[in-house]
Amino acid sequence: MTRQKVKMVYIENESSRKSTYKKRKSGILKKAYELATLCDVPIAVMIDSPYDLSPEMWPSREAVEHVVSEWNKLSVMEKTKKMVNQETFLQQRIFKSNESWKKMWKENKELEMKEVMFDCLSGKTSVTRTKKSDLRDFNCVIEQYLKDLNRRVEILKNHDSSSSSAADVATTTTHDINMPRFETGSSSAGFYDRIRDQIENSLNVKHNVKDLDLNKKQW
Amino acid sequence: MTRQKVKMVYIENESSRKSTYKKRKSGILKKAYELATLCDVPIAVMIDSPYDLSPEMWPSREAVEHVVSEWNKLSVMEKTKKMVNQETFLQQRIFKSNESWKKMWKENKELEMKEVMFDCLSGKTSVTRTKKSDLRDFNCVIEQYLKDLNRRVEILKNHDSSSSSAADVATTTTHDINMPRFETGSSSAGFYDRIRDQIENSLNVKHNVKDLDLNKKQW
DNA sequence: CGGACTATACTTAGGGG
DNA sequence: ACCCCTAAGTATAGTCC
Repeated sequence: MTRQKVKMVYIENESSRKSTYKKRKSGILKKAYELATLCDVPIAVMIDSPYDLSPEMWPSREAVEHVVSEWNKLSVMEKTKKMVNQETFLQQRIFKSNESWKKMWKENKELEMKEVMFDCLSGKTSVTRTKKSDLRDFNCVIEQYLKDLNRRVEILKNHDSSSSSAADVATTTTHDINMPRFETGSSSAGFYDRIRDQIENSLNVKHNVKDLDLNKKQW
Repeated sequence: MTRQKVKMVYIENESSRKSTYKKRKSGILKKAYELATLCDVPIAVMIDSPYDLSPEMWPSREAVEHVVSEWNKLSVMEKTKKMVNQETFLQQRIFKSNESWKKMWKENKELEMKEVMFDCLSGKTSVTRTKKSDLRDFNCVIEQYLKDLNRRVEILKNHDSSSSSAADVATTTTHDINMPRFETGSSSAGFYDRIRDQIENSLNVKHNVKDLDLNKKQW
């Protein structure tokens, strides 16, 4: 009857192992949430469990990847600093390579986002059917865009230009993320087509990683 | 006197926040260790704390990155499967881009490894001064290389070639990871030079990411 | 198998040195 | 600041349904 202290060894019994896994997983995630809340610290937990269908990521895929990429950047910087002359070129190569895949990742992210947005616009999917974690990013981008848009409206207002309709602003914004203005429900005639064109254009962005332009080095 | 139930809100008081952080961080890491031990589940925890000098990674940088990359792979696969015709090209673009940075990452890993090995050989650093986590990778590569080498020795033995010394085998192996055979202590005359050449050659490997060869698509 | 329960083990807030 | 202590609060092993 008395619960005994569990030994820290692999639990052979399958069912009790799974039960323990479930209980403790939720325990850890709760603790992680608490630490994050109490101390406002970015924390990420990944559990690549064979018991769940997909690996558990907390608080979200994006957060986890963000932390990893930040860490990576730091690591590379540290290494770069420690370098001595003879090793510089090799480290730089690694650094540049890292930089380029980081850029590539960012571009992917944008493409994914645009796809979701396009789906929402075309009615293929609905915002309510979008994953919560994606929505967060989505929202973030929208807000960034709107801020940009408002800034531009301000500028045009000051110039007192007569041809500065909201739609024109949207298509001429310097910000590279293009999407509809959700708050204007009336002036959306032909808007769908414009968005489509914008997305099409954005897809022509070059995706090749730049030639790293490194020559063979003398040792 | 009586300890009260803490509210789940940010702790304003700096010192108690830090104290709580330290206690709870160690608590989480312990829990993570226990879950990993009891259930043999790959789990990774990252805490990008402003209180510690560097972000906390558990159990190790490699493990964390491995879990992330595995997850990424899975995610892409799932998405690819779910795709409908109209979206295929975009998804494929993401997929290919993902693939190429994965490849790039692998290449970086190899370059880093070679650098460590070269430093060890040249006496600039010692194996004992290498991080434990790096050593694990290091060892893995060495074993792979030796296995490859032995395979090749077998082949040459069967052909009864008279000029097949161990060194020749080493320089002609088809495996792209080149390093000395650590178990032969005697025949290492001029070996350092050979390794140097090999490393130099290996550095000429093309590192540009292939053109993804995607054309603008009709919607 | 998956919840719900509960006694016990563990964690940790708060306080003192 | 740090470590240590202890009681209060929490997690969870074992059990039942």
